[in-house]
Amino acid sequence: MSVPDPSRTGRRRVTEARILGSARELFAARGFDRTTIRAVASAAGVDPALVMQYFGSKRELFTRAAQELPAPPTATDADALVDQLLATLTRELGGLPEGTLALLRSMLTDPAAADRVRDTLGRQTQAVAAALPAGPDPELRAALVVTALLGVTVGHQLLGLTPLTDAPAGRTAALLRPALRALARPRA
Amino acid sequence: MSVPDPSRTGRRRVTEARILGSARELFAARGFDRTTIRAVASAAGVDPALVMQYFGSKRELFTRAAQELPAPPTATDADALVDQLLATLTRELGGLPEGTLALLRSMLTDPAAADRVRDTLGRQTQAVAAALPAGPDPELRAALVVTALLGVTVGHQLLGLTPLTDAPAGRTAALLRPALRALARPRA
DNA sequence: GTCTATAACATGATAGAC
DNA sequence: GTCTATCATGTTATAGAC
Repeated sequence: MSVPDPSRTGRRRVTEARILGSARELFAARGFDRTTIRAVASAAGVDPALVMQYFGSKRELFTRAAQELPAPPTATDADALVDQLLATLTRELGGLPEGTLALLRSMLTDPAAADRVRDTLGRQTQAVAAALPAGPDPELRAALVVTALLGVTVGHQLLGLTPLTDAPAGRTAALLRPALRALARPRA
Repeated sequence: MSVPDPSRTGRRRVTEARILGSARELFAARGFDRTTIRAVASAAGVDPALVMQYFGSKRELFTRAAQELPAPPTATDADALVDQLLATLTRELGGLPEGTLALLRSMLTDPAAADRVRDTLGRQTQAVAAALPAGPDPELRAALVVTALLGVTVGHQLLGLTPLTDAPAGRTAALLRPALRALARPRA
């Protein structure tokens, strides 16, 4: 009794992971508000009360289901930075983790999600600004780089704009390269 | 009795406009799901039943409160196009109509809002593509222009990223100009 | 440990009094 | 025409049976 049963713990972990997976899917598809505990439980094939038992609250479930955006770039010169950003974008356009989609999906309507996204974008902006060659308004230029890429990602992954979804990710990245370079190294 | 009283019709129109204004504010701030008929009525200083009386349903109220994004550009050459897009952006960063904010705020979580935004962005993309100088993938390049600007607008107006909100709109537009030019006229 | 039953509440919408 | 009262529904969360 006092010794925990490994197989039971294992089962619990498996069930918890399955619930988390269903939660990620639904949060990614419908956002925080329109996703119900009932729907998550049903998708995971468990009782709604079990979801509460494991995660305590819908908010807690969302917090654990949501995943941050990719880590900020680490490059130190402009060209490497642009390459790194485009490599990240290419990966993102190939498919973002559902936990990340969940966070992005809710960022405009859920303040908690907005805070997390703001945080991550702020960090990304700082990292980009640090790698930018000398020039005016490094932080603003970095923020423009980050938000422009965010717009492309949102248009592709969340709005499903056909010109973007139809194009191969590599082509998109190639077309963006000179634009990002222009932001990274303004001639003034 | 059979003759409508002008002053009453006028009062009704005034009240309706006040309700619509409150609805725009709340939809813009919280999105469709988190805005309640009760909250709209309270903000407008009327009874919730009156809102239903005038607009029939919450969905109908939202439909009438939401306003499309600015009209697509009409320029026919690349430089004029970029100037026009940046002028529009500058105006947007100065402050978007609340009905438009309402639409954008809900575009990731409300399918009806998503449809309207997709529609408008699609039209914008077509218009930009038509004005683009000859080159490969005009539609894709146009979509990248449109989504990049959308990202900047969202980052500024809805997420409130400080590097963007702190910068004068003209500075932002100036930094974006070479980037948009690079998208408009790829060297390949 | 798991699930049934239900509490406690908020919402959109409606019916009917005044 | 306006508002009170209420309905029907759906939500998170909890208590307790098995």
